Amino acid sequence: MFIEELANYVGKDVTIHGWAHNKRSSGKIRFLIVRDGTGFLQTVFSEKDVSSEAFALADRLSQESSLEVTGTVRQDKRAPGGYELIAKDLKLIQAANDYPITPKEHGIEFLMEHRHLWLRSRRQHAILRIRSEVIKACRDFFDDRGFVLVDAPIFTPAACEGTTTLFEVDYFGQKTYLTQSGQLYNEPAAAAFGKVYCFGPTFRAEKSKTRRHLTEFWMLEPEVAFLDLAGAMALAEDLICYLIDRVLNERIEELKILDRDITKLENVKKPFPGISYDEALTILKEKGKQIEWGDDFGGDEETVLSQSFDRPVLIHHFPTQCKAFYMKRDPKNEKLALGVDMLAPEGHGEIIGGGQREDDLAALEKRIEEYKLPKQALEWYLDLRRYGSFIHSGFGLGIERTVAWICHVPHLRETIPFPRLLEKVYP
RNA sequence: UCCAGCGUAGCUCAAUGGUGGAGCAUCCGGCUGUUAACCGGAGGGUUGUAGGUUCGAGUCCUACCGCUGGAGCCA
Repeated sequence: MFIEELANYVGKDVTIHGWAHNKRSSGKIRFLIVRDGTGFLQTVFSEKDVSSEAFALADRLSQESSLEVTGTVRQDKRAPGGYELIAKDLKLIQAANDYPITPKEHGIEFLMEHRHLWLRSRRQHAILRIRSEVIKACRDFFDDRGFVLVDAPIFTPAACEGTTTLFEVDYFGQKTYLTQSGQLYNEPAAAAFGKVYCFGPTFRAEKSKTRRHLTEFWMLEPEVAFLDLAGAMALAEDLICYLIDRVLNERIEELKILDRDITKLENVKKPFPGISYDEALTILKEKGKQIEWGDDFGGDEETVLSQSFDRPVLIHHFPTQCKAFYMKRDPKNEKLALGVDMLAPEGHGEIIGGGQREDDLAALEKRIEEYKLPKQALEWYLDLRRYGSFIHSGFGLGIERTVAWICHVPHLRETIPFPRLLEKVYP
């Protein structure tokens, strides 16, 4: 029996297993707030209804002690949540001594050291339930559209994305790296199945010490055969609308706990504004940003751009030097890559990066040379351009950044159960 | 790696270079509907570490360690 089901049991006797969240007492009546992971329940102890042992225990129970409580469910306006339990019996399972996270405020350093316990708090609970819902919605979106889940490996043989820092792993004496992206493996999967996606953790050994970077984060990456850049942008737009719709329908309570301005999410409707890199530069210059053609956007520029629109904005046709070697060039302008980024509004920045892939063997070989990449390690990838090459596009959605935006929490560390940050791998 | 700020009770924070305090948590007591309940009482300190200046350092100086924010970096 879980607290979330209690509305169906008014007038009935139930037993709940959970943890002591808080207590209040007033002489002959005591209130114990019980938490069981599905909700919070006010249990009411009157001296006349319970044994003296249970009555004393209700007063003595320390925060987060595990317990079993039995009683009658009652609807009562005075109870938080509208329902309470008139207790008949209380059993202690294990007494918690000096639980570190008290009902008052704590600093971020202390909370991060106690992340394993911090997960029990209301706010973390709300964020991680939304994360769970977002991931489920991602899976549903693609499954319902006939995509096949084809997972990419975590160990990868070579640095496939140039200068980016990778985590090196000793693989029985051979150097391997933790994956930065399932992208390259998605392409053969798309050739095999037409519409595919992968979803898993990715790793970046960047020494980035900012609120929008994790060294380990989860990425959802669809890849579609015979889809061009415009098609990938439309797919990304549909996906985001679907995710927002799902969270608004299924996780409204959690959004309220987080004090999220719901109207900001309700704005997220098609069509999203789409601007070229050149148009983005114009906006940035109007807002006083000094940026040269060919520069990639930093955190500052992303913030300015994302605050210029009331819904996510798609930015496309980037200078080639901003994008990876496998991005297809614009046939009308060799200096541009057919890439697209989606920036979330309210200053949350990039949540999607993707585009159309280079499908011409000679062009790709030339690019590999220019980027000074190990060609031999990429021969398998080049095979896709030798055996029935095809136009194809895809993108990667960062789960944590998406959850941060939906919840409007400033730092990614709260959007993943156990964040891995620069020099922070405990607990 | 660089820049800035901060390290004081279990936690969050005070304390003009002159006897280190409060709230919460803990323990004891009170209160018959509490809403981060409230009221009374008690215990709790090598002020991050090591040096230095000074009659006197939590406070000023130096180094180191740790944390936080930012920059660079970054599909």
